[in-house]
Amino acid sequence: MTVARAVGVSATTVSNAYNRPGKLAPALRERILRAARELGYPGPNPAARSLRRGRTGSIGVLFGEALTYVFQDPMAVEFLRGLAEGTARHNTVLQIIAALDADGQEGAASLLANAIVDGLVVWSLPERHPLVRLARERNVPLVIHGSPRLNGVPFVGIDDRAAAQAAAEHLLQLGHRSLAVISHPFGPARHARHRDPGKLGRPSYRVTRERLAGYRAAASAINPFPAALDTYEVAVNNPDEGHRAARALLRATPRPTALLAMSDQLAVGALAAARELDLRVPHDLSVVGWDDSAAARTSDPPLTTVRQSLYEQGRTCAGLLIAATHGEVAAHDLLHLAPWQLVTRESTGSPPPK
Amino acid sequence: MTVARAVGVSATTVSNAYNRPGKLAPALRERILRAARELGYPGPNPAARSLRRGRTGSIGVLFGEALTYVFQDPMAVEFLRGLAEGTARHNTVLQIIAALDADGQEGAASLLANAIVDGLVVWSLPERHPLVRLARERNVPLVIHGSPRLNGVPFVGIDDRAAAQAAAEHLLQLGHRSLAVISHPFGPARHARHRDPGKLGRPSYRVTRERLAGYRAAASAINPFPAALDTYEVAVNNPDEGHRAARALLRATPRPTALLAMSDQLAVGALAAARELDLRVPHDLSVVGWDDSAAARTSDPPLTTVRQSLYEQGRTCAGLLIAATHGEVAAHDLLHLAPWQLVTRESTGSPPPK
DNA sequence: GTGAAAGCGCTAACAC
DNA sequence: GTGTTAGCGCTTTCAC
Repeated sequence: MTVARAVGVSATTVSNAYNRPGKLAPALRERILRAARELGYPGPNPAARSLRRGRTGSIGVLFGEALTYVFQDPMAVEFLRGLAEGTARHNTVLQIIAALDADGQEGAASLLANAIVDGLVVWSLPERHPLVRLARERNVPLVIHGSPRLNGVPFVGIDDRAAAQAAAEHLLQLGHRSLAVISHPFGPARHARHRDPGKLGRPSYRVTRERLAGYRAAASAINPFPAALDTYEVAVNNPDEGHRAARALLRATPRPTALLAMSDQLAVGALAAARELDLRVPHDLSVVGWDDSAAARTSDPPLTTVRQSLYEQGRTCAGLLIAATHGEVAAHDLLHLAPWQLVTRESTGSPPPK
Repeated sequence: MTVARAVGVSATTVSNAYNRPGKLAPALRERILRAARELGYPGPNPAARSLRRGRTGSIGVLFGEALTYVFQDPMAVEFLRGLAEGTARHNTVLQIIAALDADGQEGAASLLANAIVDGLVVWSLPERHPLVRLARERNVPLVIHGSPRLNGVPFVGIDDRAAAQAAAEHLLQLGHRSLAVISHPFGPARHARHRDPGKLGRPSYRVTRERLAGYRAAASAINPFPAALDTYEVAVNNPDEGHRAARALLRATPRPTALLAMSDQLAVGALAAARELDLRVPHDLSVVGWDDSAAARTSDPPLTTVRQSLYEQGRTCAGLLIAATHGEVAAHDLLHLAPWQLVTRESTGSPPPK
């Protein structure tokens, strides 16, 4: 170490100057730091330090899709905000790791294998997505948000099925008997389409699956039994897609009297479609959103929606993961179900008289 | 290396199995990889590899404020989106490094010093902010977005002064003679306040400073000279703050006939304030935004605004920085001024007759 | 196609 | 308080 030589001390002492100020005469420390500055020494090399210490002071968050999508989804951004807040609070840096493209393979494997992290947060991945295996093979602590649920791996999310059921029941209790669903993508392929209600198929995203199951559970508890839920699967979570979905669903006869959207973004698009079709909300059509984002409060009319805080869930993930990297994992951390709540506003009401 | 021993080869061969598949009999490679899997060997340790190679395959983006603010600012998110897209395209991971709190010191120093990165993108920092010094001391390539402008360090941004001047000139040409400004924070302290136009003070953020200068330049070229620009400095870049700012500014007598906001977010808030005060836009009041975000197109009325693409600027930063980490810096990369354009929509018009 | 040797830069034990 | 020694795990010559 050239700095050490310049001052005439050992490398240990230089190291101490940076890491254990107490173990050093203040004057000497000052002398070392000054010499370092003069020699252009930028301080201990982080990679070397990490190697030696076996700790990097950073965690990663893994996405199975291109970051372009991630940053365009307000809820993903909320989650990131919570994650970032949580990591910062623990003096940890956040790394963002993602598949380059939507199919979730390309490049992500090597990015993931090379990422210098103490642990990983996994953002909703399909059950047998290759990245799940790769993440586990990294042999670092994991926390999973939303999907999949893995044995022994801490999980953070909400009870999507119960929440979906509550949303649908709200509509059924208002008297609706013809509901349709604007659904998130079923899998990473992201292909917008009107799903044949007869053979819906099984979404590979657990969250989407659970929500559909919840909607269905509510419907099937009713007598007379409402028709199968007409479902439109969007490709992207934004108002435009919600608009398109609502237009498609509202073409059916009999026209659905209520729309269950899996996000406020989609619900806002549905409101726009209703306006376009001269349907008054909630008089002619009820719309339920999901998340209780800012949009739910400012839309016209304000949305009935399932409230959850992705921000809090992000913080929770960060806290859990960082604890795990310190070897602190309690059994009760394995399943963290965050609270949710059905918030009723003016976008839902009784169905129009027949 | 235990894997090497298990297969009966040298560490070199194992390394080759991972890094140079060609230099190896395929059968042997298979045998090695299988053994690795069985032994639970997670592949080459990234920290060790980075140390050895002198490359980490990751860059950092540095913020001078808490990430909670960053992720709540749509334009910062757009920038991140571009940055993420750009890094992913170059097989690089993005790290997010930030001061824990608004004063930009706490914790950020050690986070920054420890971050394992090949380079840093700096997001608008005041001229003599401590993080600027710390970033330079890291001795890795830097790219700066927005502020400050540093000798020999690549800079990405737009000509804020010219754009601001164009925005103000647009209003002046329409006949407005009483303009007021809803300004971004002057410095990292983030304290909302109505600034005394007589002694505005000098914003430490270059971008804010340049825009104010541009507004003023336009005003002072006019005869008769309009009054000093009444200015409200917001604490946070969101519609609520814009609303508050507009209310404060519109209390003045004579009431300004046009508002120059430094973001669409703020402008949208101003529109809400106008509605509240029963001022029709643009009949009674003109409003100009900045950025041409989605909000500018969907607001009522749609906003006249200064269009720029933070997404593109983010991509540019990523590309420039990654090139720099490969030692490729061309002189013409030192100053990258991105395009901007004044987009006129329905939020601006002639001032009301006296 | 494979191996031996060296060293990336650092810090934790331990001795003085 | 300070120094010596060892080794974190890897990859890269270079020789065979």
